[in-house]
Amino acid sequence: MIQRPRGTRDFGPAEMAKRRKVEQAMRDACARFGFGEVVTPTFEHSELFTLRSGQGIIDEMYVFKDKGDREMALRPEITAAVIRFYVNEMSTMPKPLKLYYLGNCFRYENPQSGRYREFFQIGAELIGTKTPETDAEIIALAVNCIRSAGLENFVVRIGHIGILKSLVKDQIKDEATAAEILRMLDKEDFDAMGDVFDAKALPRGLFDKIVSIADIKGGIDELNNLEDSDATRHLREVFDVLKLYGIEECQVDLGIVRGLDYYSGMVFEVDAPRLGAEKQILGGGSYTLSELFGGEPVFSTGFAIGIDRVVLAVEAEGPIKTPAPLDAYVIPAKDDMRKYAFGIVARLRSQGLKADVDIMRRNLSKNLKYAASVGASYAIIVGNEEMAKRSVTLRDMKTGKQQVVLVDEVGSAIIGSSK
RNA sequence: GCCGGGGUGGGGUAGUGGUAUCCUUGGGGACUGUGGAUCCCUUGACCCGGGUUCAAUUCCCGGUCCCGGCCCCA
Repeated sequence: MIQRPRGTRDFGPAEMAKRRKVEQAMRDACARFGFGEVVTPTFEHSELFTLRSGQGIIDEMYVFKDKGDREMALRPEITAAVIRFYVNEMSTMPKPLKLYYLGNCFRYENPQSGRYREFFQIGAELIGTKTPETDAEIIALAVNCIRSAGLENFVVRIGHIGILKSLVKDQIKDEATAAEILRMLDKEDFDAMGDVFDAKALPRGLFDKIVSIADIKGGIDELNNLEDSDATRHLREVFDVLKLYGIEECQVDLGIVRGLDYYSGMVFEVDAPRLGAEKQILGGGSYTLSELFGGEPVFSTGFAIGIDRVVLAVEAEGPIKTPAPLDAYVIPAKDDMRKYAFGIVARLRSQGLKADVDIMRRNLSKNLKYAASVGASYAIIVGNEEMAKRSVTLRDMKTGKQQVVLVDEVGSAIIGSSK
């Protein structure tokens, strides 16, 4: 027997119904915000991703040589591809350009709860603008996606990378040390950071200042403890617009750093506290990536949501309700009724109902059992007595109640009952 | 890459140094229109490799996969 590769999953019909419901809710949210869908290749030149994220990620990607000896990689994320697409073919489109995507991504990591080697992301990129309104729009969309997906318990943390980044870069001249300190900040590893300060004989006062800024978490008023700067003014405006959008559950968290260089402004993350170790369901921020891929510098803001984790988090709050897989299952009461059954199921299908019919020539009892076990809402029993009056028996599989209905009216009777 | 816990039919289980229990599910039949019942028949399993042994599903080692955690997290 051939096993499924480590860290991958098969999704059956019941699970896909739930996943599609969550996905569709988030797609609809993107459409409501005026974002258009794009699809990019599942694999790209691996350079696209190393340009974005550094050589180090090679170890965590599925990289391979194709038959033309080109080095390719299964995409570990989709933002880079969208920006490549933009630089290649969409750079003259009207701004702001609003794009969203949904697709599978691959990372060679050790699987654990909420972490797989093949996983699914939905994300959005808002290209060509850097106003606070832009950041607010992206955050509003992110929150809308998550709410639409049905998640109630989540925490939105918004920061501004410029505050700490400019402080660290201004005060620490050695670039490597500065980068190391930013990385430790992101992990909130202040002990290790203190060691670096001691080792490099950096001023203790700077350490205390960094720690106190990184520690700023809470309402927007927390910014009052800082001296005014472009970054704080920007954040305040973002929060103002979010409030106008009716989004008030966001917190300030200046400890978010998100290591990479091209993140320059607003950054944000969303956690679902119920998930435990892998609780971050979204990450995003504003960046200037286009230059990296040979385009003009363009400001962008975007985010990516981990769909698998959203599904896990929503289910942790309660079962995801999906419609019955089948509206009606048509059962001939006796063999000589079979020929009528197909015409009836065809009519139901043409009316847009999910309808099925016995094709295994089973008896009534077994067919009822089948209808129940596949989750049909109704069984339609086609028998001699009813057909003599151009009727069938409509059995509600949930209650067991039956009524005789004219063939011409079965479809509308079912449609009416589901309203 | 590392750590902990696991792998017996499709699912859930019992058990054992001499190849396996029960439930459920799947398929078929009886019951000749409601028995989503009941009865009968039937398909189907000890993760893989090596070692110890007369004999390994059982004991040992390695691998693999699953669950969770660390590292990492674009």
